[in-house]
Amino acid sequence: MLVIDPRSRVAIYEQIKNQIMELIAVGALQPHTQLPSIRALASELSLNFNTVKKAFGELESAGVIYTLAGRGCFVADRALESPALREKAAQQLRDGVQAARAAGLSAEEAKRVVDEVYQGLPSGRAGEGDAAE
Amino acid sequence: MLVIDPRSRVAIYEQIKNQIMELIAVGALQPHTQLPSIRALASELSLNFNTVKKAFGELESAGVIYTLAGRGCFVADRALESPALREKAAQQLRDGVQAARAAGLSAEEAKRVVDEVYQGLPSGRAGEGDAAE
Amino acid sequence: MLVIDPRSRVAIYEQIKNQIMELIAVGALQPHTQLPSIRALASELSLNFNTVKKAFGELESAGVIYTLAGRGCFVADRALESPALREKAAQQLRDGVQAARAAGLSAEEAKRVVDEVYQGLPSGRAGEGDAAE
Amino acid sequence: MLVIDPRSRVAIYEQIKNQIMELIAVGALQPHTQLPSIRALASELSLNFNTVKKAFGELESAGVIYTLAGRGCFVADRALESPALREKAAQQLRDGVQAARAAGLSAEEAKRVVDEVYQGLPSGRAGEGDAAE
DNA sequence: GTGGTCTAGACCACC
DNA sequence: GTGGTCTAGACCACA
Repeated sequence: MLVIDPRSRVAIYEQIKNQIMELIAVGALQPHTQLPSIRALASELSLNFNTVKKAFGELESAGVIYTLAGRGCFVADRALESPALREKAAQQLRDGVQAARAAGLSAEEAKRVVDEVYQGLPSGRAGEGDAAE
Repeated sequence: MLVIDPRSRVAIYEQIKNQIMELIAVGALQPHTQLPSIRALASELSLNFNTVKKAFGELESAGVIYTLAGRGCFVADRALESPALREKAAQQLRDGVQAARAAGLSAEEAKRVVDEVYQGLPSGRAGEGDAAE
Repeated sequence: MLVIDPRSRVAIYEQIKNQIMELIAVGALQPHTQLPSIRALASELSLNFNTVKKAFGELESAGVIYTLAGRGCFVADRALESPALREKAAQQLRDGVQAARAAGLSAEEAKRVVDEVYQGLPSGRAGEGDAAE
Repeated sequence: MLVIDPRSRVAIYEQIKNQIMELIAVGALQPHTQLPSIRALASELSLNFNTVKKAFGELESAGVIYTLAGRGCFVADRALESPALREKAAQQLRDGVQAARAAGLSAEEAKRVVDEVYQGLPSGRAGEGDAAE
């Protein structure tokens, strides 16, 4: 279901958060759909329960998913409408654009990257950043 | 000379690196220009010496600047032409675009952000992200 | 008869307990009145049998209701007079007031909330708390 | 600095959150005051690092505190002004009042409890709830 | 020194 | 079965 890169600079729980939000954004996960159980996902991805739990916990406090005690986690109704959520993502975008600009990339090159990402697979990985420093 | 935001989630030494590279990218710092000394910069920005030292160290190993022992640091000749440098920045851009897409922003909105950043001041801060984890 | 909110952070069996006690407190359920059967209630509320069973079990051991084997459950005589019961509720009240105070609400605001709840419908839900952890 | 009750039904990390918010609410912790380090607090309270970390993490995402990488955690500027924060606390208050009403307490008794709590010590414990069930 | 992440494994409550 | 909490201990990045 998800693809995580343990070597990425992006924390694993962030990768999970991002990819689930992305699946919701592209419509692959509809509101009230039940998500895989934390334990099942942890086992499938060879991760610890707590790592997945942290991702789900943050998704819940962001209002993206909701929990039914003893039953599981489900996609929320208006999962991605939180302005805080969008503003946070926009800020990360700005950070990325700043970095690109600092490295001498032109605005056109940056926009080409935007297109590439948006035309990528819906389940494309959120963070493959490998330090090349 | 530089503006750093201690509350940003972007590490301070990264902010320094980014802003110096940006000044080079826009031509404000020409090749062979001498940079302020680490101590001077640390004092001016109220930062720890080691923080600035780390930023300069990474700029040097990336080939962006060079050091003349006992004389100081200078902008390198073809400072931003390293492919590794550009690829690293491009990766960070991709991460940012992925996050934006995950949060439901459209490609058009993302490109608008690109334009906003590129039209901003050359010394614009690299990250004003308020912790909203 | 009862209204339960599966999304509340208050456990479902607690919601059942609270609402039955509330119906008793306001006189809607008189002593020796027969309660609906566990199976009927579970089916009506689309809940698991065990969930309702747990609520009734705790009400019985708290002395609020009594069971006649093979006949059903009935409201006890002095259903809500147990000091343990009242002390437990008072403690939950204190916890709630503490939380309100911690969040900066004034005593006047807290009392206004008290009035609002007591003027609400007798069958008002016990917890509509949306998970916002 | 804080008093936690490991036997309370209220999670330890919630007790930490509540008490820190309370200290802020009563003015004992002013904006930009540095909080004790996570490790120091954990050691002082004989708790695990992760337990305290979780409390601080949630306080940060609620905007109550902010973190300076490598330096520590500080009280935020407008720490308790978040409407979400207040609404969450109000909801917990409502839950408590509902429970009190369900147990047959009168509105006057409930208000007396409110007064008792607000007149308590500023550092009063947020949750001493011991199941008396 | 600080905070941040991850693993491993335990125990609890709820459905 | 589900999620929720806590402990213990490791490793990393940053200042």
